[in-house]
Amino acid sequence: MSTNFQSSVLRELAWRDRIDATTHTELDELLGKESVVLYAGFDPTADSLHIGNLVVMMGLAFYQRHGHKPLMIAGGATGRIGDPSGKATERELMSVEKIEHNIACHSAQLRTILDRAVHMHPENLGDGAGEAWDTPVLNNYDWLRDWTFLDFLRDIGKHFRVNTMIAKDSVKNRLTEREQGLSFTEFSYMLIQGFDFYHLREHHSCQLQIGGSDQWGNITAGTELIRRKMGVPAFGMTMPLLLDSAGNKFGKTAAGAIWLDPARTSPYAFYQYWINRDDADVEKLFKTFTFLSQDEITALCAQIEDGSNRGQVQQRLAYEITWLVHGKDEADMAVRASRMLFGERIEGLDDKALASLFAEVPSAEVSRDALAAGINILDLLVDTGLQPSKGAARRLVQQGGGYVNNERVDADTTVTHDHLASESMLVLRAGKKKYLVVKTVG
RNA sequence: GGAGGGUUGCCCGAGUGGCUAAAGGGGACGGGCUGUAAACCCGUUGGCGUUUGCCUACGAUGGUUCGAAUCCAUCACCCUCCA
Repeated sequence: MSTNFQSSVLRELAWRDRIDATTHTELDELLGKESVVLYAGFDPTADSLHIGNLVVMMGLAFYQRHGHKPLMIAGGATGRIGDPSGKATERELMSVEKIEHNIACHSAQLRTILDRAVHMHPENLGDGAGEAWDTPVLNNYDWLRDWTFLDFLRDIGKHFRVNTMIAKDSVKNRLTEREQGLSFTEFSYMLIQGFDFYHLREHHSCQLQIGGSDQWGNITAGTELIRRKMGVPAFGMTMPLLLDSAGNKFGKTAAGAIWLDPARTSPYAFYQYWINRDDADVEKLFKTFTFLSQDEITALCAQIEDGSNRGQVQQRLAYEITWLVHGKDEADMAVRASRMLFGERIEGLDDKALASLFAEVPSAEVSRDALAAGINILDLLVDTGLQPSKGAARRLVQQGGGYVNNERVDADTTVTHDHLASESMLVLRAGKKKYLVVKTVG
């Protein structure tokens, strides 16, 4: 694949390593001379998108920052079937209500994030940017629901060759796995997705579909259908799926996926996820998820190389992405909470500030009277559930892992009202990262 | 149906009568170094009290013994070989 693209968007995506494959070389020419409508689809499998989806959203964002016009499809119809691509087993079918709910949630997320994306780092916007474009989110159920099975077979199905379909990786892999097989429903998935593209080509002048590299088969199904039925070109581009340096999929932790919905993954947890990325992955993440320029990214990564960064690079990464997904205010809050949660002495706060900074942290209650009388630190650690037994609590404190308001304490410490960090709360910490907010009540 | 081997703490695994709350390794946890990274170093790792102490624990139950993870019996489960 040539990297000497004439269109500014492909040049940018190329240096960011965001291009896995494109269907036709004429795409570059087209993107270079006009503003192109493009789309990507999102599966409504959950009521929130996660950072795996963010990879594709970034693709749309880069296009828009170069003056192209993204559409998004929330797969109300396709979600009912389930994409077999990259899936080892057949997906469970979801109820209509659940899908509708998920689409509504996705739609809001997609629009806010894409809107932020075009306003961040205006100095790095590409050619032709600036024209207002309020990204529509469409539901493919709207144009698929009225088809009858017979009409669909006659008008759409006849353009698909089974030989070709079987040859696609997403299908082939499942067919060779005799254990799993592939239902006809799933097999038909690419017809539906192909038809979506055709519909968008016809009604929205959409000429390009982008997606993860596992979407290649589905995307080409669409470009071929358009060619056959309309006799006009249509293009596809896939983006490499993100793997970390250990070869795992990005965005999964022991605790589960990293979601874009703050109710599922709080902005603080989201921010922390990025802070904790391995050095080896940082460059790739900057290229994929931020709008910083090539020079800025090179300079930041050079700091990791020469060790002069003092830990600032991951913080910058985390800040940029949190800003994009949750907004600047939430990103600033995450930075402040992180300072408090990583060592800075906790004092002089009011209840409200403390509660919001430690929103992530579990809490326990202690009676006002008991605190007035004084509670031994070991008992407090056990009573609040931060330590499982008194022996463990003693061990912890003796080893220097017990903290009140981020001040190390010894085993003789009696906790009283003097330890309150705000009107009614104080913060216990066990080891480096385990925090607990103690609230006084009664 | 016959012969033999096994079952130990979160996991693996040593231990064949007292010095065994049980070697060693992994994991986990705490500390140090550092950048909230990786690597590395030190420490901790049944419960309760902590200065010596008490309780509970080596598949289950019962027994021998001053004393058992270690010996005996029965039961349960696992493995190997022969039919």
